[in-house]
Parts: sequence; structure tokens; C-alpha cells
Amino acid sequence: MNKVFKALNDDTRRQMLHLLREKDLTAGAIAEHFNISKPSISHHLDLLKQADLVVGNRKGQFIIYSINTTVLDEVLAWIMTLKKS
Amino acid sequence: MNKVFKALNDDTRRQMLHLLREKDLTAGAIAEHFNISKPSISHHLDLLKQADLVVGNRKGQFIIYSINTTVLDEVLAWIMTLKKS
DNA sequence: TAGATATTTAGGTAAATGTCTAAATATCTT
DNA sequence: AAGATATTTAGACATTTACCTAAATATCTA
Repeated sequence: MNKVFKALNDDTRRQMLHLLREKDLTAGAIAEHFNISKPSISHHLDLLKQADLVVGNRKGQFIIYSINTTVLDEVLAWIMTLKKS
Repeated sequence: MNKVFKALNDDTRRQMLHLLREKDLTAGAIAEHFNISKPSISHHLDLLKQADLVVGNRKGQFIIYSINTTVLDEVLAWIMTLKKS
């Protein structure tokens, strides 16, 4: 839970999630959308992976990243506990 | 939006929100629930205020804090955009 | 096996974060 | 007005974060 909020606390990572919502992408393809170095992109992907918000699958030289929205259900549930019954 | 995610990215602050969900509390009463100094509590409350997640109302010497859950609707909406239609 | 491409890991830096103590501000009470 | 209580602000410090470049690893292809 902590890791999910941490992962979501960055605009670049939130944008990455939106990209991956449209379709699965390789790390390189993701990097093309941002003005930061590939190692930085890799670092952001790592945080998203740690939060289980994305999953990477190697396909040859490439690693194809996909979003995993099931974790978001926990976040939604947590937020709902704050809304008055 | 950025500030909301930032505010939520801390366990102490998330617990504070849960406390305030139950009932409005003074800064001091909030502080009693944590093992950190009052200035630190004040700082956390400030971040929550910046995110508009809490509101403080002075009543004499006291400042009574309340949760504002309307901001959470934006977060919910944002998260929903990630869930596949 | 060599060279090319994709991605990550390592190491470094500047800025942000969470914490503390001490001091300042706001209000109440005597 | 002076002292007590509630809270915040200021300043310092250790840790974390996001970024970079350079080097390492993984895989493909000739």
C-alpha cells in the first residue's frame, strides 16, 4: 500500500501508467514519450514494478511492460474508507 | 492533484485522515496519537491543508481540524481513468 | 563469436522530505 | 499586564528522491 502511494506520487510515473493503459509498451517506447534519460525511465519502471502497478515480460531483447490495475482496487477501497458512510 | 498524491504518500498523514474521519480534532489531540513532536504534526497538517484534504478552524487557542473528502473524488476519478473500460 | 540493440545497474549530485529543538505567535485567564 | 496553554515557524540534520553519465548485462543477428 505504501509502495503504491509512493509510486503514484510522481507525475512521470502517473503519465507512464496512462500510456500503458492504452497499450503495452517496451521500456524504450515508453522513454520516447519523455525528456528524461533511459536509466531514469528504468528507475521509474522499477518503482512501478515494486508497487505491482506494472509487470514486465521479456520478449527477446525487449521487455514489454503492462499495467496491472488490480492494485488500484486496494487504493480505491482505502480511499472509500475515508468517505463518510 | 500533485499535492494530494504527495499528501497521501506518508503513513502518518494517512492515519491522520482516518482519525479525522471519526471526528474533528485539535492539533494537540491529533498529536497524542503519534510518537512524533508537535512541530512535526503541525508540518504534516500543513501538507494536508495544502492538498485541501483538511481544513483548520481556530476556536480560541485551539485549531480544530476537519477532513475534506471532496478532493478525494478527484483522486478516485483519476484512478478510474486507468481502469480499462 | 563479434557487433548491434535494449535495458538495467552503479555511482554521483542537487533538491526534497521528515524529524528534532528552540523560539515566535495567538489566545485565554487571573 | 503577566503567565499559561496551543500551535506554528525557523533552522539544522539525516535520509530519500530524481536525475545524470558511464558501465554492465541480455539478447539478437551476421
